[in-house]
Amino acid sequence: MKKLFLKHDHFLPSLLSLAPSFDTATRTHAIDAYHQHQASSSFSNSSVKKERDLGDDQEVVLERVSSRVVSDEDEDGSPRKKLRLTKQQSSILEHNFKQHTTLNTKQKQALAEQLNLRPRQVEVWFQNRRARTKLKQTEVDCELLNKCYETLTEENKRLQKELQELKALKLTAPYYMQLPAAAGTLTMCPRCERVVNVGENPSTAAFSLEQKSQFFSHFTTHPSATCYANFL
DNA sequence: GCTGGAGCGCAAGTTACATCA
DNA sequence: AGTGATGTAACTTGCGCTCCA
Repeated sequence: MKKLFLKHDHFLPSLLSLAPSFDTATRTHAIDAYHQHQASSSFSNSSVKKERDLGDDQEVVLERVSSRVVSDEDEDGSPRKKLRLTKQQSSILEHNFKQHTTLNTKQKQALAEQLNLRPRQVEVWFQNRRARTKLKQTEVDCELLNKCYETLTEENKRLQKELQELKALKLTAPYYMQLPAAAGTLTMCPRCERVVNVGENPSTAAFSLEQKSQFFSHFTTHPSATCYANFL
């Protein structure tokens, strides 16, 4: 049992330049495995399994560090530079992605032919595109949550301050003389359970004597800043 | 009907290269 | 020219699903 470990990014050139210590059959097995890869549209786990099952008496293990190379090679055997999709290819892919974010085999094949790419490349592009979309959405969500957090923190601060004021107010009657400034605050009376957006209408900032009187009678029984708003 | 292996597609994470400031 | 940051093509790994013997 022979084990052949190949730790190269570009494993066909490695195979072709295998040390003479490996016999022809071994090299042939390894090269066959390479061609199996090339024929495969997907570099999935299954293809790895195939690599590891090449013969009865000889086991050629292609230990890939990276297999990106499989067809990323020029005819002269030198590593091909990383593919950059053209603007036209990208826009067509984008257009298709807008229509459906996943592709079935036929769609993938057709798109690959249209773009003069391998189906695997189209597949990878869609996978990466979905990942980018998800990442962007996560960033947007994160930003939104941060804003919510900031708003709630501010609201909390304001309410805490309001609470302090009310506590102080409670000690210094009469209430109607020191109405809390709670503009723009959503508050609820714990007794009558009415929610009011305090200060929604700036025109109500000024109290009439009658309003103050009403407020006073209510507030003495319901000592809450919320109830102050009920009289606006 | 249940089971295990093969095959496939996907998400998540990583690597490596191209490009740009 | 050299370099770090960024974008992205291509990859690996793990999981779930379906099909079939």
